[in-house]
Amino acid sequence: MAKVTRRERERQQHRREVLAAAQELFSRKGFDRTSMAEIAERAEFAVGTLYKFFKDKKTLYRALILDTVQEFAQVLTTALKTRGTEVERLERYIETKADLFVRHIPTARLYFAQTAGAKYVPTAGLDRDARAVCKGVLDALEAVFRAGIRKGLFLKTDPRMLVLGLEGVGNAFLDELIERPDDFSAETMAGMTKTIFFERIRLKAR
Amino acid sequence: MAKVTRRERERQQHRREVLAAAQELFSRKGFDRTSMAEIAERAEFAVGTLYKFFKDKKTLYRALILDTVQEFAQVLTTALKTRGTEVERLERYIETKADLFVRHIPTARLYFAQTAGAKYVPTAGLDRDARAVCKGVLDALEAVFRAGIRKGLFLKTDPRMLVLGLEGVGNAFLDELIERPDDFSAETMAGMTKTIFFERIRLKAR
Amino acid sequence: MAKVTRRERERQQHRREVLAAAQELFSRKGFDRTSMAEIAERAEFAVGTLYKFFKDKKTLYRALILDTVQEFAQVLTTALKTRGTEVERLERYIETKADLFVRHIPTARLYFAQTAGAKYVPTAGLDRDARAVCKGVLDALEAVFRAGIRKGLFLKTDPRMLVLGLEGVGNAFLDELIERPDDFSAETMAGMTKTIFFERIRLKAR
Amino acid sequence: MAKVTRRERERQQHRREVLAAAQELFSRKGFDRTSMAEIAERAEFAVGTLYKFFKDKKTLYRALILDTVQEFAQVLTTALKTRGTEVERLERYIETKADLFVRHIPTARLYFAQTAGAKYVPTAGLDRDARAVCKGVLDALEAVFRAGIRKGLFLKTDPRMLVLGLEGVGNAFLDELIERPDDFSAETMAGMTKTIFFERIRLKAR
DNA sequence: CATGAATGAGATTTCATTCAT
DNA sequence: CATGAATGAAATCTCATTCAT
Repeated sequence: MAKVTRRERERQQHRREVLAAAQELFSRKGFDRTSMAEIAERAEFAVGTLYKFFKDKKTLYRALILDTVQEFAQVLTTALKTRGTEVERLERYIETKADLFVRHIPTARLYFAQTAGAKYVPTAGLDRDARAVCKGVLDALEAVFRAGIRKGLFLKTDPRMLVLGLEGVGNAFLDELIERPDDFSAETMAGMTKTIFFERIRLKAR
Repeated sequence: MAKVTRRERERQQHRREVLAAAQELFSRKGFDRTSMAEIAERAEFAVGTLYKFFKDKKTLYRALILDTVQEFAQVLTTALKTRGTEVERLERYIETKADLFVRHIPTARLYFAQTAGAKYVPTAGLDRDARAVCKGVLDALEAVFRAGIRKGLFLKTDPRMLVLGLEGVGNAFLDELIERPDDFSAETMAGMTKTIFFERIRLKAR
Repeated sequence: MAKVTRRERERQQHRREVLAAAQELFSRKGFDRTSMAEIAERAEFAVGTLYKFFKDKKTLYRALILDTVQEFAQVLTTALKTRGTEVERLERYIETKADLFVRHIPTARLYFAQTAGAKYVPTAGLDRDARAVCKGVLDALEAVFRAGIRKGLFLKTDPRMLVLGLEGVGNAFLDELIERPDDFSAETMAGMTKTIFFERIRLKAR
Repeated sequence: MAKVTRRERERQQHRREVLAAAQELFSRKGFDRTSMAEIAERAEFAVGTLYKFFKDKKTLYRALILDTVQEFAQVLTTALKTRGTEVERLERYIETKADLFVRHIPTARLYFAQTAGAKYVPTAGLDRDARAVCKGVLDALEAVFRAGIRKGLFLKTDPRMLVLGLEGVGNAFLDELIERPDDFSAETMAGMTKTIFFERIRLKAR
């Protein structure tokens, strides 16, 4: 049934090799400071070959980002769909994300370039589709919050704000985790996120 | 008494005009996608003139970032030094920062580029000094948390983590504020930050 | 057997074409007054192409000089190794050099730029290796003089001084030969060098 | 009688200061690698001021070369006019030149740039008048040789060739003297020139 | 007159992209 | 298909020269 020829399989394999080379370089040096020649060299292909797979540099970058983001989004959305209370589901999300990031640091950097960093340091609209995928995750998060609020588990607040808050805290810790992977464990950072976000910092409310 | 000649005053004025043009462009398009020619055109000077003020593009960028960051750092550090309990001082910091960002959006973008974005999209270590200034603010924050913990106001946690958490939440809201300045007010965002960070989200721990 | 592909052969041919264009221009106008654009145009390549062969202008210049100097040095050293008395070997050297220069004027100019001119009009130490090669020839000359002195053929003088003297006389005539190639023959100039250097000018010492 | 005002005297003094600064820089780095700004700074004038004295960079360079060459030519021509046989007059010339060069090394470098080096490394026809002055010295030398030949003192050869030969030997030693002023004395080098040029190198002609 | 800020043409270098083999 | 040599537009930076003060 599978009518993928060997040719086609090889081609896809080569495409992945190019993307892997690109990921390493883009995540380390950014879009503008990475040249097609470098990517070609690291992937052990000729420059011309890159253009067989991707029409231009932007397209290659976009494809890479999309791959990265989809892969992460898939895992994160799944985590949010697990059984349990809304609190448990969010905790699962936090843990999964920490684990995912620490295990795929270059990918995580690129993911961040689209979610956190890209807002301030313009990767010049190289994203569009990737943004949509990210938004999917945020929408799923929002839905969980909305449900939690309805059940009286969470503060009655605009759930979009809760999403922003959770992502803010969480990403701050994940960033630290990525930059200094030897100083912290994924568990520690996930724990911190839960503490800050779910528990009160100020000891006495009264 | 004034030992600055008119010549010198004009020179400084022109330097500021160049920095203003650069700020607009760098904050919008980033370092690599902004050309010296563009800056010159916007500042209404010839390219060569930029090089009278700044020895090269990097130096111009660094000077701009340092200016930006110092200005913000000065205001934020002052806010942290006001009278009151540690909670009140942090609230003052949050409010001041929101107000500052919404009133100086391009500057805020550049400030972010140093604190958040620079980690993922490398502007190739064009910063150094600016980083030190930013760290100064974070250290001041840390000191407030440390004092609050000692007085039993805050959770007994690594104060650096509390700094990370507060900045994470706060910047997430500020980013939204900057990107959609018409949808939210500085007060709203400061309020959200306080809610998320200081109050419990989860209504019932039990 | 031929392990060089046609691709590679062509590449080397093109590299040589670039060097030829550069030689003409550098020898006529010097390093600073020759632009990469001019070289490219004369070689009938795009500017970018030059940078595939040579990483920058200095490198191109150095490669050219080294080629030039090695080629000449090889011929001159060979001439010094011929059979015969020291006087005969020096005469062979003088004749060979005159012949070589008159037949390769642009090359000769560049050779001179390294031996004579470079000292006064600094091409900013773009040489190093080339200097070493030149020194090789001078050392060989020195050895011949040293042998001649030992055999009682020459004046008992510091042989380095004899080298300086011979080169001084010889190059003065060769320079004239190069500048006005139609006024003199290589033989005349070689003859003059031998006369001045080997025979007494002043008829009567007493 | 002297109707030169203080103004005019000052002006001339300033002009000389500019030329002195230029000499140091041009002799060390050459025409192209010396900027007007550098000259201005070293002379402690503003760039604009340089243009009051000299219409452009070329003119400044030419004036400097002309000054230099005239100064040297004057001394050398005088040496050639002393009493004595032709041999003695040439010896006087050789000694004077060596002494002059070792005492004014930067000036000597510039003089060479016009006489020796300029032939190979083009200072792009920045000379004209200077060449004429140099030619004056060479003509005077030629006249001495011509007289010597007539009197039977010298070999019956084209006197222009003798000039070339003498200058060739002499300059070779002077160059060495300039480059390594601590290794040799003016007397040594003048002595070597006389030996090589006037005495036979090859001990036995017969 | 002297000043030095401003100019802008021109030089070097990089790099995404094309295309003949 | 893959290759990699060739292209040329664009970016950075320099510097001789001008001119308002």
